[in-house]
Amino acid sequence: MGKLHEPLDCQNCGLPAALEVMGERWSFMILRAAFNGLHHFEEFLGALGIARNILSNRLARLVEHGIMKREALPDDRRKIEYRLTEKGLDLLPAMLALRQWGEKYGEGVPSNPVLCDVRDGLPIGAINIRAHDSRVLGPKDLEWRDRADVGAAIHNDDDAPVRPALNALG
Amino acid sequence: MGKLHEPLDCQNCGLPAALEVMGERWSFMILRAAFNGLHHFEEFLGALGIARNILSNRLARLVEHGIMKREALPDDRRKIEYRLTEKGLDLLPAMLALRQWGEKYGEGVPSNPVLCDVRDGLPIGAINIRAHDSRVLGPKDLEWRDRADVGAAIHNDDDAPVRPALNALG
DNA sequence: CGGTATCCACATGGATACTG
DNA sequence: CAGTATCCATGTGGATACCG
Repeated sequence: MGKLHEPLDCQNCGLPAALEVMGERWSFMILRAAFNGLHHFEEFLGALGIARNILSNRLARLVEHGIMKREALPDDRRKIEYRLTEKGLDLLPAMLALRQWGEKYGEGVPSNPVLCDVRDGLPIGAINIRAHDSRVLGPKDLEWRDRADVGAAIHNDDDAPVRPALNALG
Repeated sequence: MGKLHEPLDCQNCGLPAALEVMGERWSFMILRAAFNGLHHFEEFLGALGIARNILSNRLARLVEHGIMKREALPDDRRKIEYRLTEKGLDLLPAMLALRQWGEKYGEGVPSNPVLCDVRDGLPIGAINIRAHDSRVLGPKDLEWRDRADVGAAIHNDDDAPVRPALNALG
């Protein structure tokens, strides 16, 4: 299995770490298919229209990173099932956020199927940024703060040294 | 500008549409840098350690897709500013969800800076999947349903987000 | 069924030099 | 400062053939 690229700098952000694994379009597509209930090599092959070698490579990669697990079925050893691990399932919010964005700006692509709440059968809401108390936050409600200052703020909330070093959201 | 690949099938899902634009690691990294307040070519160049031609290509791509806009500064025509459009800002939830996932599983990468609520200076909460009434939903609370079966239900959200809501998304 | 093994075209991406 | 223009090594990805 070939190396994809030089590792990104993962020093001070989790995004590069995530992209080390998912930073490639087929990985996302395979994940999406898995979320929709596909489990077998040939199912992915047919559904995605991906080349065999690439699919093989990406599945191995996902398994290697603990996002999917490989299991031989008891009745037929040749039949292999790929299933999402908990680590893989944890990617669902990110996938949905991307999907919703794509749907919003992709000129009316009506995504199907739709993810729903089993309790009432209604579609899930938009993936939003929220405060610790669940208030929905928009760009104007947000600022970047140094981790050190945030720690101080947690210990002493009423007069925290607000020093927004970087602010792109204004 | 070279073509990246054959277009994905965007028929019934917004994810491929999103990946058509963002499905490549450098695009995400550039966006992240933009969210952190970088605006100029050389800033991106230095911060990301990307090759000039690739950066040029990706910036053009992002501008082309309306995610960033290019503006010459009035005082010096040679100075160019890249700024996120609203379409670009709307990618923030997806970026943060990916970042949080990376941080959770990336072996203790303490992301910095931290995105905070301006109102109390505290870090934002985890990006979650929620029902239309804001209840947090886990994997067991979710099911895929055909769009046709869901279509009938138009509900009155008591906790409707302030921002333009994406509704009925899977 | 679930892969490997090849071959080939082309895109990515780094480095460097050059330009307005 | 913000690119463009090359060159070049490697990775991506499709197609096909083959294997246990």
